[in-house]
Parts: sequence; C-alpha cells; structure tokens
Amino acid sequence: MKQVRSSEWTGAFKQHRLRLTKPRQLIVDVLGATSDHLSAEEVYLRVHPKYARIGLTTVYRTLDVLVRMGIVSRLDFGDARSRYELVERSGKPSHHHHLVCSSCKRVVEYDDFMDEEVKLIKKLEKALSRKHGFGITGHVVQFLGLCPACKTLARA
Amino acid sequence: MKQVRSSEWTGAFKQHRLRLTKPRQLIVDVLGATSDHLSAEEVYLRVHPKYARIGLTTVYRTLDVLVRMGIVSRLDFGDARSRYELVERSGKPSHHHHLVCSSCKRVVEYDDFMDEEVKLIKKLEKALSRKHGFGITGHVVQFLGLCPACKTLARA
DNA sequence: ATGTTATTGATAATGGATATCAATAACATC
DNA sequence: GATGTTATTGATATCCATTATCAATAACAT
Ligand SMILES: [Mn+2]
Ligand SMILES: [Mn+2]
Ligand SMILES: [Zn+2]
Ligand SMILES: [Zn+2]
Repeated sequence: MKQVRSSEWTGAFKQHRLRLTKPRQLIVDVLGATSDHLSAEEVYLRVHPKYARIGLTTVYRTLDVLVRMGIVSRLDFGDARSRYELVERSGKPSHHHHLVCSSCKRVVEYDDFMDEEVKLIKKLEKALSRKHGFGITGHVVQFLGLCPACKTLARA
Repeated sequence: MKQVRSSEWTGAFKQHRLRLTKPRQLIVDVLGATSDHLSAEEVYLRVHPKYARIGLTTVYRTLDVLVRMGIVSRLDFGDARSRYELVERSGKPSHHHHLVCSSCKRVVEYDDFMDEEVKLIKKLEKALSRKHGFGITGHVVQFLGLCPACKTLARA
C-alpha cells in the first residue's frame, strides 16, 4: 500500500518507533476534524467511508497507541464506553474541562476560570504528591447535571 | 422471611416508597463497615457469608436503588467496573475527593484544601449553569498518578 | 392473618473491549 | 527502486461487567 508521504505526525511516530500506517493516519484525521468526543465505534464509522477495509479492532488498538503517545485523551462520561479527543486541536481551548448531562450524555467544553482551576490543581498536586508519595500525571474535573433540553423534559 | 425490625435506614426507604428488605439492609451494612470503594461483585462476596442466597443481580439492582436514593455514590476509577461508597460514613471526611493510581488502581481519599476546592467549585457551578443552562447536580474531581509502590516498580 | 405487589434470583442475553493468529504493509537497508 | 524483516492489520472468537426476563417469594398495608 502506498505509504503516507509525510504528515504532521510523522515525527511523533518515528520518536516512538511506531509505523505511521494508513489506518493510524486516518484515525488521527477523524479526531482532528471534529470537536465531538468520539467513541471507538464512532471513529470506525467515520473512517469506513474513506477506507472500507478498516477493522474495529484496529481502531481500538490505534486509540490505545495514540493515548500512550500522548496525542489523544481517553475520557469517560459515564455512558459505558470510552471517548476520545485530540489533546491539541485547533479551535479548541487548549486546556479545558467538561460539563456532562447525566441524562442524555451531551458534553460541553468550558475553560472559564481555567487559570484559577489550574492554579489550585497545581497546589493540590504538590501537596498530595508530598503527603502520599504519588507521582501525579493528570486529573479529571467534570461537572454533572441536566442540560437545558433534559431539564425541560423532566419538568413535563 | 423475618423483616428487618428497624434500622437507621427505615425512614429513608419509607420516604421513597421502597421496601427495606434483608438484601438491601445487608448491602448497606457492608458499605457502612468498610472504607474501601467496593465493586458490585466485592459487595456480593461480603454479603454472601451472612446470606448465602443473595444474587449478584440483586446487588447490582440494589446499588442502583441506593445511588438513586442519594445514600450511595457511584465512582469510576478507570478499572472497567463501577465502585461504590456510602455518601456519609463515620470516620470518613464528609466531602472528599480521590487520588487514583493509574497502574494498580489503589485509591486514596483526601480532603486537604477542600474548603478552597468547594469554594471554586461553587463559583464554577454558578457560572456554568448561567452560561450553559445546565442544572448542575454534582462533580468529579480526581488526581491520577503512580502510587509509591508502582513508582518503584517502574524504576526497576 | 391475609392479599397485594414490590422484590428477588436463576438464567439468558447484551455490548464494549480484548486475545489470537495468519496475511499484509511499512520502512530500513541496500 | 527492489528486497527482507517485522510491526501491524483485521477476521474471528472470547472475555467480562452489566442488564433483561420472569416465575417464585417476601415485605408490609390493611
Ligand atoms: Mn473535550
Ligand atoms: Mn471515597
Ligand atoms: Zn441532556
Ligand atoms: Zn499503584
């Protein structure tokens, strides 16, 4: 198969001694083209029209690879499947957290007060790693509630 | 079967028009007797010696009921199964967050700086509900990292 | 004590994710 | 550009947490 000539990601894959294959390129492309938080199956469905022989197994494996490379974040919004987003995507607040509707699972990204949040998070990381000896590598901050639509439905 | 005469929970079940059954009482007891964050199967294993005919299905259903009643919190530490804790348990910081080892899934509860955290959370809840029209009902705050033991293993 | 009905638990089924393994494609080397 | 090595793929089977079904049972209002 014709190899991917070169892309934004060639270097990152080289560094990790991984091959930049057609499926991997297409999967990153799909994540780069949306602001949604896609499940593995949704990624599969969006790659399929462009590359019909893609396998769902490959999507799962590739998303794992991308998470380990630090290119993709794995998210959990409580709907029994992992969801994925590019760590850095143009047009998205670089560091953001999520507001999740516990009924319909709609997700809103926010970065209001992110400076204050990050400042407190940094302080907590320092205190917790000293107190408990953890090497802290990340955090999850999300708010749960009812989106406007689900709030209206609940009223009826 | 002999009914549960009366317990700390009689009132709560009455209010919700639910029956306080033997399995339900035993499951709450198990959660009240530990500081661990138990999975459904772990709850089942701890009830079984006291009540051998308990069914795993009942444990799942009961945990759901308790979560809906607001007596129990459902937690997700990324190990592919839900975990549960009493919302209020003596000897536990009333409001706390979690520090999770991403390798062995060990969990540490913390409440350092909880006042500051809660203050910022309150502010964010207000701002987000105004901006996005969500009715916010809860939040998830957790730190991820490597516990001392897993840090040592990684060095080797 | 009795009747109604919520609850239980054995069983089967669902669905997201992973293990297996022969076929294939990426790419380092020449 | 051709070649050989080997990482990667994808069809398939399987795992495992959780849920659906439904007849039997137990809680509790009366
Ligand atoms: Mn996001
Ligand atoms: Mn806890
Ligand atoms: Zn909603
Ligand atoms: Zn650990």
